[in-house]
Amino acid sequence: MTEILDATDWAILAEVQRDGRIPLTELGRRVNLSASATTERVKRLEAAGVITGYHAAVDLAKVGFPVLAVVRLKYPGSQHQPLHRLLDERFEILECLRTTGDDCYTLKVAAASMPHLEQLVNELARLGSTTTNIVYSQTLPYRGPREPRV
Amino acid sequence: MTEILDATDWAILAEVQRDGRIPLTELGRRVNLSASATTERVKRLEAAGVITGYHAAVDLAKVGFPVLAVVRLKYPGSQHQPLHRLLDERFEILECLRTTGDDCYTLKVAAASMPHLEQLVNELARLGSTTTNIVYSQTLPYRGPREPRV
DNA sequence: CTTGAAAGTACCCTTTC
DNA sequence: GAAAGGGTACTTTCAAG
Repeated sequence: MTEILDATDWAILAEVQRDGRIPLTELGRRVNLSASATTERVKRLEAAGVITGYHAAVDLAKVGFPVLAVVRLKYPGSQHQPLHRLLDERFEILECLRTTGDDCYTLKVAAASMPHLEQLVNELARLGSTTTNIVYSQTLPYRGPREPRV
Repeated sequence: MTEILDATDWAILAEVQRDGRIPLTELGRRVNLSASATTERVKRLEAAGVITGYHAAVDLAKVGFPVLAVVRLKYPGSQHQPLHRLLDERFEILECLRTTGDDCYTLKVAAASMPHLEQLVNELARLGSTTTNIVYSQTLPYRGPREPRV
């Protein structure tokens, strides 16, 4: 399951997580490799499923979703279909983690306004009991895994 | 604060969120625009801060962090420096949201093992009382904001 | 892993509607 | 103001060593 990564692989991962559009030539320069060797490594990481994709990050407030909330959902029984249907329909739900504990699901929800959030929470509340916390601020910039200190 | 986006802008955002490395020529084809017009739009979205960056997504388990947890931190008083120091040091903390409610912070933490997670939670517990939930699974693929139905 | 050549892509500038 | 077309530099890709 776990891939074996050397220091160069980790350096590549750090760079592409920081800038997903970095040219392979520039990436090679930064990790002290030729362009083609860099390409081969990146392709290997992609093929192995270490790199699962490249995504643009979008400012939620700037595109009309200034309200971000964490909603925890306590889900009675094991009827997961209604939730999955909701996830397919409501793209305001950005993330859904199934967790241990009383609250089976932790969701991250983006809304255009408080009434909009209220409506979303209402829909979720049909499935189970919800706990909602509005997000003041995201205190970290985008961040992914790093090489552990060995 | 909010930018005015037309349907083409939203189509561009959808594509670059799905594939952050899509060539501008191919992107133009998909949104029915010439390469240069596409470039101009993308540049505008970047300059306006709508697109905040491009990032590779990395499979946590594949790089040695098979344990993901949501830790909620109840933080007494307003001493935020100790937490920020911890965020600077511990890159296992992938995300940190400051929220309303009893638990001031909601963190997403990646760990190499349960003992590793325990150690991380111990460090957090020095700052305040913590509630930890292990993540079974991420039930959604990567997802960003979409054009609202008008 | 490196080098070197060919194809494709991005960028800048001018023209057009 | 926004989009299309053309020329140049850069990047990607694939061959061979």
